[in-house]
Amino acid sequence: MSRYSAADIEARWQEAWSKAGIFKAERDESKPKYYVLEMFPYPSGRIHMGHVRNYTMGDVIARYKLSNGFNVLHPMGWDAFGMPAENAAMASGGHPGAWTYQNIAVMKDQMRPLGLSIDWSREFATCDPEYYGQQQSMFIDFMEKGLVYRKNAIVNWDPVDMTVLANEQVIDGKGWRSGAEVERRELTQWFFKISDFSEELLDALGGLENWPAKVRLMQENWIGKSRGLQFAFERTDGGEAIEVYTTRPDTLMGASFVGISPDHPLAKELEKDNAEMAAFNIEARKGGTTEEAIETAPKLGYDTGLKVRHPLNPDWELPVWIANFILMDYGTGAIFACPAHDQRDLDFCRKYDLPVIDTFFALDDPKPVENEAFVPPKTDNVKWVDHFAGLDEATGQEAVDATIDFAEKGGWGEGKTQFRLRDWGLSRQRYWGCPIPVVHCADCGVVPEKKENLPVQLPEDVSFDVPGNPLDRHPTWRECECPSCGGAAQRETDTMDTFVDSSWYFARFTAPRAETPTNMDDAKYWMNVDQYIGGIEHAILHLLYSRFFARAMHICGHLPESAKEPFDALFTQGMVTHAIYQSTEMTPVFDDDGVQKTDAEGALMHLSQKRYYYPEDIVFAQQDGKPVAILRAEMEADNVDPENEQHRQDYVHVIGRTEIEIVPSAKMSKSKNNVVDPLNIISNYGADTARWFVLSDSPPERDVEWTASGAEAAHKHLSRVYRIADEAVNSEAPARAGDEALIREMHKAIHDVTMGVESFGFNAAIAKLYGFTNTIQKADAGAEAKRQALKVLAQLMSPMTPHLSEAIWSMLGGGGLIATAPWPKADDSMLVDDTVTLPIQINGKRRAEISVPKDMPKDEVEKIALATDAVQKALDGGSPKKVIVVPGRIVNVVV
RNA sequence: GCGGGCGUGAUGGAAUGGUAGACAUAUCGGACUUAAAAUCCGAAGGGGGUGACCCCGUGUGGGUUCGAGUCCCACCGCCCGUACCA
Repeated sequence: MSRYSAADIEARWQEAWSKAGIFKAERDESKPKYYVLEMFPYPSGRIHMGHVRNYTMGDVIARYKLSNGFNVLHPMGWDAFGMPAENAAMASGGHPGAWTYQNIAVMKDQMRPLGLSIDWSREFATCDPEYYGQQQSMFIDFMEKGLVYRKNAIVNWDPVDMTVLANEQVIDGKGWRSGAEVERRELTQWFFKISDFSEELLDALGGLENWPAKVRLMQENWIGKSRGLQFAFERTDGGEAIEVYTTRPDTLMGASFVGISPDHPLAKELEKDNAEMAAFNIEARKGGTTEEAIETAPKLGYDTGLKVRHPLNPDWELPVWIANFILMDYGTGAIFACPAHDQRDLDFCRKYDLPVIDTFFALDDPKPVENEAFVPPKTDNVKWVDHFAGLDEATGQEAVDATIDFAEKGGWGEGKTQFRLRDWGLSRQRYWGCPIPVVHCADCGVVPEKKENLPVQLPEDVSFDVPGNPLDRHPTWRECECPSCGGAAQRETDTMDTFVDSSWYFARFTAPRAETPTNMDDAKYWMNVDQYIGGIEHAILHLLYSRFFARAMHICGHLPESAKEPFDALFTQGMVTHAIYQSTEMTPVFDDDGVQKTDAEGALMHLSQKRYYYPEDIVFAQQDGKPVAILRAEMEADNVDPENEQHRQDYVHVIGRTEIEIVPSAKMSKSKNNVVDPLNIISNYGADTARWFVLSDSPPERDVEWTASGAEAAHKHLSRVYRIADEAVNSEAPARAGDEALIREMHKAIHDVTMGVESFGFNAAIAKLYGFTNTIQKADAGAEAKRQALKVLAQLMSPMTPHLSEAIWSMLGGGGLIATAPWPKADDSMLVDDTVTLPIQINGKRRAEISVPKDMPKDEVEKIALATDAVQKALDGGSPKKVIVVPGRIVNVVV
């Protein structure tokens, strides 16, 4: 007899795996390969339960495939460049590199005890010069193939700190440190020509059958292919006509005004001679650059005084307005507004008292437009009548297409396919990133660095005491020789977007030490990633950029044609959340003389501030059937025992001092004190418990709420499995009648769990494993049958709880490692029972059930069903209107 | 604002359009124990009835279907993304 000791078991088997070297991936053309990859972590400092969940899922797949005879590649690395390292350097004076590598060391130590089947020999960090040097080499290849160019683009500019801000650093339109209102400013930046691939990236989505449909749909909408009309409005003053693009040319007769972006060349031209307009444009350019900020900002407009002629009626003049919601990046940066059929246009017209022309759609009950635009619902068949394009009747896209045709025939417009997808701006005005390997020469212009001079390495001696890019103010780093003419020149000081680093790391894992970005033989063998796993938050940018990069790498000879879509299957997992315990404190606000301030109404002023409490500082009681949280320290101060339930219960009613609000299911965040450290769980219960729990409680694509009781329960269950196995080892119970039933259940478990693992139904698979464990425990079966069932149980559990499974396998005399033992196969003939129970419905409501042989013909089933008391009673002597028999499923009698 | 997703007992959740609530947690009852822990057995969506049973029930309101948690439409709430967070 022995007890389940996770610590001993886990140490022992991790060593056994390490000795056997079973996770080291070597190219072996004789075996089928399987490449499983979890999105690599940013080394933020410590791992959290979200990491544990992500890597456990990947590990389940990796171990399952290993058991199925695949040559598995399961690597791990670090997405190591990024802003947090610079922020840490700013806050505490260290170097971003030192901070980053320190975090990597800590996090690796934290990951080791989880027993993941990772090939650590392939590890790298994207901030290793060996990695980013290869990235620079590829950047130069991309330049040669015309996949990179420079143009002006808009950034967030903090006018006080005189620095570029990331979107994250703009809070309510203000700089996060200076508090100054952020402006939009133009800067020359580097771009990848991802837009050249718009059509291809869109079309290829159809082939990604093993991607979630929602991700494909999101990418489709993001790429945003539309067919619309481009045409010009002639200006009455004879100036350059204004080109507009519209996806709704059919609404042209409802046009109210022409709008241009504050960044439109015309707006910039006009503001030179008009101080008022210039002031408006400055106001309109304020705020962050995000689409969200622009779209939700209050709509502002300015009448330029210019007029344009309607293309179909030269006597119809429309005013030209500048409007802050028009994006220069989409279409031509100019639109025409049709308030009758667009809510935003209508709101704008009402605000500025612009004309609104009523609906042109054929409605049963046409009404003048008030304050609600008529946007035809998707399903209704709302039609145009007497449309200007000559249509008697047309709906939706028909009307758009007919209008484009009409415009082209009339020679005043042109049908144009437009993509929403913009080129990928990769320049960052920051230090901790991959330097862009180009040189600015007064004579030769912008020249790529020579490949033999790569990597262009970041200087170590930098300071972060003032805002801005330290590379810009470094005394010597910029100075270099022009690779073309050999004269004195200056390095580019912009670094690359960290999305570049993560757009090809999966390819680098196939040959992490190669002297070139990839090695073709390795890439051909290991690519594609067979299963990619990561958060849904990467559904668009990271995945789209990677798809682009794989194509660009193929063009440059770094990946085979077959790897153009690098991820065969994708799974997007949810977050791990935890409740937040908070109280709100009102602190008085004092003036300089120490007197509490009052507001306009004379009330004393307070500042409300949230305080967050650690879970271990909280105990729970029930009040009105709801859980209430009490501070442990307060109870102790009042000499009440927080561990005694009755005391807790009484304490709520008697005192209740600090009111603690429980916010369930919040994203784990350091600042809110609700981060659960996986190491605590591992030291209390072991890695297998942590792994089992993160998989068991929620479907993997959904968020999972971390609860202490859940972890406790998982540990209890694993102890029970161990105990049952331990008891079976020396049992001499003879064969019994229940043996066959147990073996049948075993085959069902094999089938169900295998299906569960294959389809990422880990929580359902675990529910089956609970059920199978219960079955074994209660089975009236002999020792041999039980041992056979337990060995299969251990195998089925082994992807989730690999250490415990090895221990049980070895106790029960399974040879070798369970990790490499072949996965059990279900015998199909054992999966179906001979008789089935069929529910009988009357008018769709369950009223009875019958038990019949599984292959009984339909008409016989019907006869038996009709003979049941419930049906006879419902028929009341009559005959049924209809009887539906679904074999093996259900019988429904309609009376 | 726009794009995508989710919503089921006290709780996490299960359910190829076919018996809603599997499995688990918390709870309650019982066994074992001097006692507790551990372990084992059992109850349990809500309401009604002595009972066989009956009514209601998957965010809200409609619809399709013999049959809807599942499909369609509208609404409400929450989450993700929105191109410089990673």
